[in-house]
Order: sequence, then structure tokens, then C-alpha cells
Amino acid sequence: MHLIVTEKNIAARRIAAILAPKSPKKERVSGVDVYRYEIGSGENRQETAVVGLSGHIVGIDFPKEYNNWQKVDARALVDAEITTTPINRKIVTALKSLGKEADRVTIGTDYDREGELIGVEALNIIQKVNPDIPFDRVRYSAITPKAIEVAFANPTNVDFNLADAGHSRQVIDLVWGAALTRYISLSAGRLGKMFLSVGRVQSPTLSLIVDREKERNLFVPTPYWEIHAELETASKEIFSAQHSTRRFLDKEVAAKVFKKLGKKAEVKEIEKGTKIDQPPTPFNTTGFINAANSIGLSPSNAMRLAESLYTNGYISYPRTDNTVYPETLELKAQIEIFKEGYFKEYANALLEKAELVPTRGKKETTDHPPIYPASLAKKTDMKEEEWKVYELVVRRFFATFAEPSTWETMRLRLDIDEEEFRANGARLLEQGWRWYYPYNAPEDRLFPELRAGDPLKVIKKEMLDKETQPPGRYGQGRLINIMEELGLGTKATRHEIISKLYSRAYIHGNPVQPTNTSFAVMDTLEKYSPTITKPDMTKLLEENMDKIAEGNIHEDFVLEESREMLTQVFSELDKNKDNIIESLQAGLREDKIIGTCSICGNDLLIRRSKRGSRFIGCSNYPNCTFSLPLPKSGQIIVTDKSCEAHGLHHIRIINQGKRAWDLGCPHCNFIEWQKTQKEEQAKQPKKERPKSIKDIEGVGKATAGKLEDAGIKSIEALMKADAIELAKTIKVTVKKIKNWQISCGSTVEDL
DNA sequence: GCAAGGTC
Repeated sequence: MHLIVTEKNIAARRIAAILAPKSPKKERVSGVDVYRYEIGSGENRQETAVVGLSGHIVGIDFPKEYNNWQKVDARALVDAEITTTPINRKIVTALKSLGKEADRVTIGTDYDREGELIGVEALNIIQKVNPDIPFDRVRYSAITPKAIEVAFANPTNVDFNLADAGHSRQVIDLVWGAALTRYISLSAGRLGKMFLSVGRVQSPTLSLIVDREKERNLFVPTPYWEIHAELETASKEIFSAQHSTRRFLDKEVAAKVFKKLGKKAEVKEIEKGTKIDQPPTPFNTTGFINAANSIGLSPSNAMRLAESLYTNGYISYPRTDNTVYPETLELKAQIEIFKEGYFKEYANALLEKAELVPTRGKKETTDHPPIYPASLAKKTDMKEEEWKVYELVVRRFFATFAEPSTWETMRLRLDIDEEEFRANGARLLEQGWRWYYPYNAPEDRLFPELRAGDPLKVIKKEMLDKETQPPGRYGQGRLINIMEELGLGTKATRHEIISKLYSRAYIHGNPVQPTNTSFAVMDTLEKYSPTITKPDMTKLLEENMDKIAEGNIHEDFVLEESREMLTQVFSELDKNKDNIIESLQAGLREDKIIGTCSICGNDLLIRRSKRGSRFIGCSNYPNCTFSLPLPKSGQIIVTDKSCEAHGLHHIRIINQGKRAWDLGCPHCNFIEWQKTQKEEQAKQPKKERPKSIKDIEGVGKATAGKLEDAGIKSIEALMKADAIELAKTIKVTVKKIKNWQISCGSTVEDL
């Protein structure tokens, strides 16, 4: 039997369908789909089985004995042994039983570095049960009949060097990431769910965000002034113009000019031109995420929706770097799918063209084709947001075959009392590709028909106070763009890395804002382990991987060098241990400050009670007992927004896998809670008030005795007592005492 | 409980 292994199930299914003379038989082998078919008959009969993996089927890790963070020093991870363990047991079992049966195997995983590594992982497993099995490798950039037939007619060899290059990445990422994550978490005293992660991709990404925030904090705005005028033509048409000194830096100069302006203006010069907008290039993942982001979908959401469209066969594979359609993709046939249905007028317009020449992007890769629509759908086939994504992909695909769009531009120079004013206009002449792809279209800025020398009336003049703005925070789409430019992460992981920063409470909000914890972690890393905070680490890794792939150096050499570098880092870290602990913990403390105590003026902090529950308390405790409650679970993020009434920072709660919850001002929130409690109480039937201590629910003889010893002999005395102090003397929880006080008639506010 | 990369 000839075994063909692909990277994913859908590829296996489609390749089997292309290569089989009649439709292949689907079979389950230890829970994994396998597609079987036969070619020829009699002695020439050839049986084939095609099986799809699920990406990597084995992963690397440290041996179990390294798992304990408290017992095993982070440094020990640098030279620890590395083990390979199956991630997907079902597929490993299926591969073994198919491998035994096979007499040759063809690796048909994706045509990129990780694909080569995944192919070798599968081969290693097959060779365990069938050591001498002959093998070869096919490479294709699209799963179309043409591309697949060509690839299988020309099999090549497995590129073990390329797979080694991928493997070196795995090891370096694990060793650096795990060791530094453990070191920083231990130093900061943040263990368990609250650990502080570090990694080759996430740390430089976080660094971008932190650096931008620092720039913003240092930014000093400069004031400037703008002068605008509204003008009216003889035919009563109105438009506006701005003084040709766009920014006056001196207020007095601006005021002088402004004062000079009278009621009359004149057109001095009109310059007309045309501007041509070329049609957009095919979608790769980054381009798609950006376009989706600009119509209101977050990167993770856009990818989730694209994934579901892909698994349902509506669009092609959404994780690709390629922006050039491969030759094997039959583009005209893909457009013809849309001759009927929602997009028919657009498809037919394209099909009428004499020639279909698509645009080409800058990146041409072999992994997959750019994202294109794969089948016809109706609006009722899918959810609203899915349709939004599908429509975006269809329209973008069409636009790549369309004509440029052209604009008529107009530049106008005016004179108002010897001061020059300018205005620019633009009018769309030919829609071109914008007809197919009407997203974020710039609006026409229309002007009345004017000629040089025309007189105008100044109907309004305005001097505006402005100031320069700090650089803006990054939006998620922008961040993904920069990551791609810097070579950080891959098409499939960039949006996940950003989600990871959110869930680790390093960042919050949109546009993205770092927490104080991020500042503290980045400061420490930049001082003592700068390598991990810079995109250069990825660049160096890429260079080394290229060398390994070309056979110029051995993987082991690169790994050894990398471990030596990390050992250096650890000797720096150890030398400065005390400093690191101090500065990390000081930084983390800042994320706990909520504001100023309204009772005593000291800091209000996020604190933990002895029993582990969180609350907001005063740093002047026990002299000041002001406190506010906090939710039991979720990461607490102190935002930079403040409450107008109480001056406290707003709080956001992040629960893993859920949408962030804005709790707002903790004081306002508490007052709200009290209100609802009171309303609840009012609904409850009134209980009779206890007449003496013994009558209180939950107070037995022993407790009553303790209370008496503490000087509490009457209901009145109990109601007046300080619950916290009393809790200490008689060793009962504060909550219990407060409940007694409430049952005696105290309101929530009294307490 | 640690990374980043596949895939779902």
C-alpha cells in the first residue's frame, strides 16, 4: 500500500479526491479519517491510503522532574534534557498501524519549514514500525487538480536540513521562554495562574507597546493655531479653505494675520490633475486581518470567522503569507462560480473583460495561495459576521482583477487681503475596483466650478487653538502589521500572541495599553536580558535556520551557541538578583494602587485577606479601616481612567476565555451593590429583632460567653462595636459579626 | 503552571 501523509484532514480528503479514479472510500483508523482508493487492476493494482495529520503531532518539553517551579531553579532548564512527546495520540496510533501496512510513503505536508518538520515527525513514527520503508516528498502550493497532479508526478526528497532548522527553533523557544518565564515569575513572587511570561515573540511585541506608552508619557504638547475661512461664490455656493501656513506656532503672529482678514477674497490659481488608485493586491493573512479590522472585527475574531468559513468550504485556507496567485490556480473558473447568486453582476462584469490579469503583492511564497472565495454561498447560509467576512473575501478577490480607479484632483489658491489660503478637492471619475470593493472609500471633496480671478465673499473666519498630539496607541491591526514587518511570529500566531498578552494581564483596552506590570517586567528584561526583548533575536534565529537548511552548519552547533548566550544572561541575572527582585516587586506594587483613601489620604491598595480573598484596603491599616470589596475571581486590572466622584481608578476584570468586564469605579460599584442589597432586604419579610445577645441567630452559649468577656453584653453594645477589632478579640470572622449586627437592625451603610 | 508553532 502507498501511504500519503498530509498536514491536515481536509488536504488529505481533497488530494484523495483528485488522485483517485473514482471516489475514494473513507475509513476510520483509531478515530482518524483515512481515504483509500485503487489505481489499475490485476498485477498493476496499486492501493493508496491518504491520511491527514493535525499540524504537529509531537511536541518537545522538559522531563517531568523539572516541573516544580519552586524546587527546580530556572537556570537548570538551560541545559536540561529535552524530550519528545506525542500531542495527538490518536493520530500517532493511526500512523503506526498504517505505517506497518505500507510499502512506501509520500510526505505531502505544507510547503514551508514547519511543514517539513511535521513531515519528518510523521516519518519518524512510521520508521519506528517499518524501518526500511522507502519514502519521498511532494510539494504543492495549491490543492487544485493541476497542482496536485504535477506535484505527484514529480516527487522529490525529504529535506532533513530544513526540518532540523524548524526543530532548532522549537528548542530555542522552549529553553529561553521557559527559563526566563520561570525566573521572572519566581523573582516577582507571581506563581500559579498569575505567572509572568517571557518569550522570543511575545516580549518584543510587548516591548513595542510599552515603548509607545513611554513616548506618550514623555510627550510635551506644543500649542499651535490654525486659521480657517468659509467662502461663498457669486452663485451662493459655500466651501472652506485654510491659511497656507497650516500651523502657526506663535499666537501673536496668527492673531495679526487673523485680524487682517476682511470680507473679500479672490481665486488666484486652480490646478487640476488626475490621481490613479491601483487595485488592491490579493489577501494574505495579514492583509485580511487588517481589512477585517478596519470594518470592526478584532484580529482573533476575524481569524475565528475565517476558520469557520474555511472548514465549511466557503473560502480557501486562511493562513498564508502569499500575495501572488500561483499559476496552478484556475482563476477564471473561480470567478465563474459567482455567475449566479448575490455577486452575479460583479462576476459577470469581470467575465466580460477580454483578459483577466490579477494584481500581485510583494510577497510570493510557496505555502498556500492567497485567500480567495472557494464556493458560492447565500446570505442565509451563515451568521451575520461570517457573511461580513465572506463578502470581504469575495469582493477583494474580484477587486484584484479590476481596473484602477481615477480621481480628478483640484488644488486651489485664494487670496484674502494678501494672505494665501488653500483648499484641496477630489472627485471620483472612474470607480474601477472601488465598485467591487467599496470599503473605507474616501469621500468626494467637491468644489464649485471656479476660475482664476473669481471674486468670493468671506462669510466666516475662525482661529483655532490646537496642540500637537502624542503618538497614538497601537490598534490590534496596526500591531499585527508591525509584527510582520519585524518578522515577529507567523501568519497563524500573530493574533494569538496578542491575545496571550491580554490574557496574561500585560495589556488591556483597544487601542492597546500596557499595565504597570509590563513596565516592570520589560525594564528588568531590557537591563539584564535585552536579547529576548528585541526582534533581532528572531532575525538571528532566522539566519541560523537558513544556514542549517542550506547545510552550512549543524543544528547542534546553533543550539550550543544559543545555550551559551542564555548562560551568560543567567550569570547577569544572578549577579543582580537583589536589584531585580526589588525593582520587579516595586513595579508590580504600582498596579495595586487604586487611588487615595477619602478618610485618611493614604494609598488605597489591592490587598489580600489572610484567607486569600481580595479587597481594597488602606495602606494606613490598622489606623484606617476603610475598605471596598472586589470580585472573587478574575485578573484585576487597574486602568488609567479615574472616577470623577471618588478619584479612584476604574477596574477591569479579566476571566480566562471570557470577555473583559468593566467594573468601573470600585466605590461607585460598592454603592450600587449596597442599593440592591437594601432593596432585597426591603422585600424580605421583617424578622423580629433579637432582644438579647442569646437570641441572635448563630450565637450559641459559648459565643455569648466570649462576647460577654469582650465587654459586649447588650444588643446596643454589639451594634456599636467595631467588627474588625471584635473579630480579633473573640476569634470569629468579621463577616459573621457584621451579619449579627445586620440581624440586630444595623444597615449595610452603618458598617 | 513555563514558548512558539502547527491545527480545529
